[in-house]
Amino acid sequence: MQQERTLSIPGNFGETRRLQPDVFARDCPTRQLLDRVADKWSVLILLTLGSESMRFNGLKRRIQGVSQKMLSQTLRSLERDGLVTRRIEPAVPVIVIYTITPLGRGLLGALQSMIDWAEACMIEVAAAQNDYDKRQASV
Amino acid sequence: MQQERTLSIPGNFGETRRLQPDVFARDCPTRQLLDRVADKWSVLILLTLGSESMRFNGLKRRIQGVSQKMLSQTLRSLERDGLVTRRIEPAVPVIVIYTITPLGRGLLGALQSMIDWAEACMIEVAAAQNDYDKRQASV
DNA sequence: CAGCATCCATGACGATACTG
DNA sequence: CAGTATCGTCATGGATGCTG
Repeated sequence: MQQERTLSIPGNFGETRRLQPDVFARDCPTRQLLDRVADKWSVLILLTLGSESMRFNGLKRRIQGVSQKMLSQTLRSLERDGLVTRRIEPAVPVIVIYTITPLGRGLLGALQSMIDWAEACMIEVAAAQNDYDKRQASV
Repeated sequence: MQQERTLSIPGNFGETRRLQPDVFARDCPTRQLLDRVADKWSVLILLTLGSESMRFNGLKRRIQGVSQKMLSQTLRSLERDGLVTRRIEPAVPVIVIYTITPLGRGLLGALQSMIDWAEACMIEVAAAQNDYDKRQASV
């Protein structure tokens, strides 16, 4: 069964408006969603959890350079958006395991493509930057 | 001919190190690249230019809510990275046309997938947020 | 181990005004 | 039209110290 891609939103007078999702529209919820998902730490976290569930410090080790503040902050956002679940195992000390949800898994392909592109093109991009900077310097 | 995906970087003693690109490494250039590309305005600009070249104010109209500051700033970054070109046609007033490069075009698939996912899943995500907020309120 | 609370600096970003 | 320049605000994000 194909789900209709519209969103019901209560209007000013209680009626429901049917909204076509459009990320180019200023107030479309997809805009906020894009802002969340198009984020360095979100991308790296989701990709990591895509290959295996992991504990907090595991993620911290894997994603080099992330502070625990950004890590816990981003994890909470992802949990709130339903892309990641947080499971607590009663132990001393406590064990917390983060797992990607099926919803989050649906995003994985796109994210991996982005990374693949970045890893494949970084040399060309670096060259382009060099060119650009040289041209600017000569002006 | 398959290009090797390594990057030559001058080391401390003048030798060249062969680096495997790894976005999880703190200092890999792909990390900066990811930060650029995983950006709301970059995504929207590239997608727009993916379907047609466009002038500054055309972009501004299409991408609702972008300020001219962020637009020109992001365009300059994208130009520097070699993902977009800027062509000036001598006229009065001047005409400036932005076009996506083949390099940038290679990223389009991934970005479109991201948007498709966002538009498809925004309802589920909104529901998840609701759930989460309710659970938080009851604690 | 898995965080939260706090402080603080830098930078992101929008609004506004101005230019060729 | 296609921007640049400047200002003020708010958020981002690292560093540090503390908790159960």
